[in-house]
Amino acid sequence: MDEEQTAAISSVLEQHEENVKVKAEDKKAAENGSKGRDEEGSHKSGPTAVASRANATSKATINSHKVFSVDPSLKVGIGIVNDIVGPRAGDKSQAQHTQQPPQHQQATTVNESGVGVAQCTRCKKDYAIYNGKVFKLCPHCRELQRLRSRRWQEKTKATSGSCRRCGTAIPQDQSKYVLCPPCRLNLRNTKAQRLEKGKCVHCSGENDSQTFKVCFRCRAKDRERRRQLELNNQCNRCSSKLSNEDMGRKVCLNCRNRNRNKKSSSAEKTTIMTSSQPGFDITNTNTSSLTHANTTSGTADNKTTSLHPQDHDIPTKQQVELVQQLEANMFAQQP
DNA sequence: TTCGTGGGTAAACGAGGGTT
DNA sequence: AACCCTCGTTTACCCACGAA
Repeated sequence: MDEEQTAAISSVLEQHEENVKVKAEDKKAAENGSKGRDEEGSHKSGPTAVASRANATSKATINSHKVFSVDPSLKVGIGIVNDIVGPRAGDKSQAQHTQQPPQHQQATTVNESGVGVAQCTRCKKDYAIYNGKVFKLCPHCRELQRLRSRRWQEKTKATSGSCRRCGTAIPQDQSKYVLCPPCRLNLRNTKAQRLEKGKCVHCSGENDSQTFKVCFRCRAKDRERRRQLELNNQCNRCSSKLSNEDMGRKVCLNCRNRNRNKKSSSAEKTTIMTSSQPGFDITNTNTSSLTHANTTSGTADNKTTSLHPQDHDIPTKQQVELVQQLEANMFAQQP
């Protein structure tokens, strides 16, 4: 840290301390006013408490929601998914989002040049901000958190057949994915929601384009990625090394052939698709009615958030049947 | 063949609540 | 107080597809 930064930090530190004082006073006032959610949840019977102890004794008492089977080694007791039958038990996320104090209420002071001080929400210590990016945790706590996340994710990864996000068992017929169908669906929905909000479906930032769903920056990045592949003599599709016969081309023989095969079989595919029954193959099925945990579109109009054109044609009653069918077919894995 | 797009994945962030 | 476990969410990147 150079002297300039030190000076800048010390100047904002004073301001920051004032902010902390004000915040503390506000908090006091709020506590006096109403004893809010802390008291509400103090008996630890809320959904959060249920989830955190899911692997303990109370696992049977999770309402009447569908419970996924979860690999015991992961000790993830609950895999209830909002998209199918309601909110995930212990789904804190929605609460988090509604209860989280807005960013500006955090005891944070940052000047125009992006230098400042903030208070770590975990260890409560003040930490320096250098580049304007404000985190809730100090670097130390973030590092610890990162390591924990890594451990957790590696553990999930090591457990074959379990979803890498939620730990629930992945149905046999979905074994080519590392995420369970609801989690994948959830991600699709996230993107659909971004689209709805006029945001870039890739980075969720502001979409500066009226024409495209992806912002200029993301498109430029993708262009650059392909350009780099070309410069490295790699196929700009599969990124494999271009052979001598492929020299001068951007796409390898394999990918070119695949393209040809696709075209020749496309007609056949269309017939299969139209004759297939909905509900049995989740990859080709309307699953937009099944939004994953904490997916706000679960309550919103799913038709508007769906990215799949065929999703629009399935009526509500059929959606309900679909859900039941999926539940029965895909997730009934309890021994 | 190009390039926008949909969708999958890894890594990181953040929070609640438990344990040491 | 410090650290850990767990899990939902966000961000960034990559790959494959398909329209033009």
